[in-house]
Amino acid sequence: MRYEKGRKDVTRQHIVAVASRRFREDGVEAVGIARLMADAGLTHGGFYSHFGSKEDLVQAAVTDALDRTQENMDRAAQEGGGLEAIVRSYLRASHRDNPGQGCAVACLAAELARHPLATRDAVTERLQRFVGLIAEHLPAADPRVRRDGALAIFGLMVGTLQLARTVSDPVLSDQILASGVTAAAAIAASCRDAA
Amino acid sequence: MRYEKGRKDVTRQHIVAVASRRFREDGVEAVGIARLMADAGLTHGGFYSHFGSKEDLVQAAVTDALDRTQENMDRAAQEGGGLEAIVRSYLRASHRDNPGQGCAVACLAAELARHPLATRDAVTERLQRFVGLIAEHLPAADPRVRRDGALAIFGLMVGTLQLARTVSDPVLSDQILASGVTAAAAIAASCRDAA
DNA sequence: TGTACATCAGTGAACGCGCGTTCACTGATGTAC
DNA sequence: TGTACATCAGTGAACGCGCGTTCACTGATGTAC
Repeated sequence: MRYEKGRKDVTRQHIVAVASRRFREDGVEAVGIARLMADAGLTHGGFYSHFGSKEDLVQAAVTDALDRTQENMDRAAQEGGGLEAIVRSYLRASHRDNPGQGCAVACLAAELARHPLATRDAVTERLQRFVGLIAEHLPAADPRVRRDGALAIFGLMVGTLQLARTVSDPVLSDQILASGVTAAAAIAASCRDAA
Repeated sequence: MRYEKGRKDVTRQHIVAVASRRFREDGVEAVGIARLMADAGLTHGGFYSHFGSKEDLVQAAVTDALDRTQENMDRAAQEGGGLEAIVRSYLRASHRDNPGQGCAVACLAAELARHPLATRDAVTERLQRFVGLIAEHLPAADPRVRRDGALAIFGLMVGTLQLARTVSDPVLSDQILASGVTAAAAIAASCRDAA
């Protein structure tokens, strides 16, 4: 069956979207091509007319996920509330409970650290943007102070979200999220003092 | 060949030690039983006379790794330097570059979040001990303030170590580690102020 | 306008391989006589 | 002290299965005549 022009791009985007969710939910390694294509309503044979390898898809899916996460951060920041809004929207129970729609760094950082350089380069580039966005909302004149604060705050966000997901006690999990919000504010305040 | 008494326990401990390293280096999912047993100098057939399943080994190996990490933290704290020594020894380049000997939470948190409750319970218990140890070194009278600060500091440690491992730029990686040390001190200071 | 054909996105069988797990077996050594 | 046997940690072949990847094929539709 010959399809209308542009159809292939639509299919490709659909595969990326499905992969992006499944990778975040179950980890890259746990998601197989055949099952993934079935989830996308396709058969696995066509996969290699869209992507050169599974790693190509990983890169596309992770990049896509990170770009969407950045949009969410931007939105949170622009709707007012500045840094606190960014941190609160990241360290929300709904983000913890829905990894498939959330930040790919929190879901996949440790796994991606073992992936090829090209994939890690793409992640690094997006991470730099996250950090730049956070740095904009820090109260320090010196851009290096802001940048250091932003690196730490993003590390704090990623780490506390992961701990909140790992821990088996739901009360403790909520406490972890809350502690991250408070601590991010403390780091931000220390940037002001360093100025 | 009948072996001397206690030999089986020695073998079991050896398998746990090898698994503990390999899981942290490559992730639980990426490590197969056959290859693992070969690494331990054995054949895969004997595995199930030591463990009921791969998950049993995961639990034993992760627990073992976390207990050793706690010993390292205790040592760092007791050799003087308090909180800063704990954080500095965690956010060291050598820790970043040798995940196989390092903190299993930083290597495996996201993956363990998808494991059965029994495994997550064991991780949660150890995490509570880490947090307790950090809390001891925070300058606040209120134990709840110390605990919240310790949760955030541990989240910060885990998150920044992971980011430092994921990022493809070594200069940025070093900056991330350094930012974590500074930020941990800021969180600690904010605990004092909250008192 | 109607027909023949080229296109190519998607299909599904097949490849070698490693996975977790099972199980009948081996054979060195401790124990019983 | 010397011999026969029971023990059991470790062996290695085999199980069904899903992995990533390849490839000859299908068949609906856009295009050429």
